[in-house]
Amino acid sequence: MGSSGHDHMGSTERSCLCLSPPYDGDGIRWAEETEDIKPSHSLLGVPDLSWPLVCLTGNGGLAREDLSMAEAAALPAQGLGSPEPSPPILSPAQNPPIEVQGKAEEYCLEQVQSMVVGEVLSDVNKACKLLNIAPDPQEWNCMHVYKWLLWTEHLYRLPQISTLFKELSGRDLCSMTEADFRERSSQFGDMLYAHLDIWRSAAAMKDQWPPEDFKSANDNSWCNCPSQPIHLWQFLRELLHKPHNYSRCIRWINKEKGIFKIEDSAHVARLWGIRKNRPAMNYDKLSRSIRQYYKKGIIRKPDVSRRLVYQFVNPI
DNA sequence: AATTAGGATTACC
DNA sequence: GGTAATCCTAATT
Repeated sequence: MGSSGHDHMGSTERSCLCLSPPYDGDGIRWAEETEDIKPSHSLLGVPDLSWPLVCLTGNGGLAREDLSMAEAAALPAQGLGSPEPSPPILSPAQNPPIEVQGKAEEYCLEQVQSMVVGEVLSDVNKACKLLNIAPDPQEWNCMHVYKWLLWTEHLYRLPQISTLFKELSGRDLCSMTEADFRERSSQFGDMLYAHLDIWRSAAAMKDQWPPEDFKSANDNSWCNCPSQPIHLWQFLRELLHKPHNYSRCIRWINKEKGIFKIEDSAHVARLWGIRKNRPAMNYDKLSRSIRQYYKKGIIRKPDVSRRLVYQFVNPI
């Protein structure tokens, strides 16, 4: 029948939702760093630790936005108080076609969050080694707290704030409210509190980071660009490795055997379309691609075939 | 209705 | 030439 005009949606020129390479070079800077923050001292005779996130904007004005940004990014995986963290997830609901843009942004946001969290954790880690203190503030004694305060002073180029928090253990520090902090330093208490918050979040997340898919070979999750074009099976693995974000649309049935179920086919297809910059992607087409894997021995239907359930032939 | 299966064609690296 | 994207028909759930 009339299959004349293949929709061709100008596909040669695909826009790239790319954040460009992660960090080295010039990645993302939320806080526009002024010239150069060269430690004048001392406590840490170490050349340059870069704290790209938690930097101040110049002129002594504290970039509170930056803090809350880092904080927000550090929190979702394991908020402080929240026992059941509800992920900032895409609603598994319907799929209005024009929504793709927004989904792309959300998807991007998730990538950015991962990156930010990774960066924050890495920075906290460096500082721990540098100061020889535990990552978890709860474990600090007074000397540790003091070191941390000096470090934070240095970091944010604060005036002698450490004197205002003398003789406190880590436990004391953690039991203090933001108001308590402000009481000690009306000017910087809130940001110190926020910074401590980041550390606590980082400590809480430490054991579950990095997720397996973070540094693995197939990971080009920082960038939607088809640098090395990602394969569908890799993409599915990627989603499966982030249950926190995607278990509502795809999840393991039996991880050991590599059996997984697509819970929301439209949603997964949309994500795939976003990744590949194919706005017209749908489950019909995605599943066709999965079926191509049958012959190649990458994915198959499990022994007892069920709707929307597939199995990696080589589970890892 | 949605999913499954697989052939055919086209597009893109 | 390999991997998807697209399109399609037919069967199954």
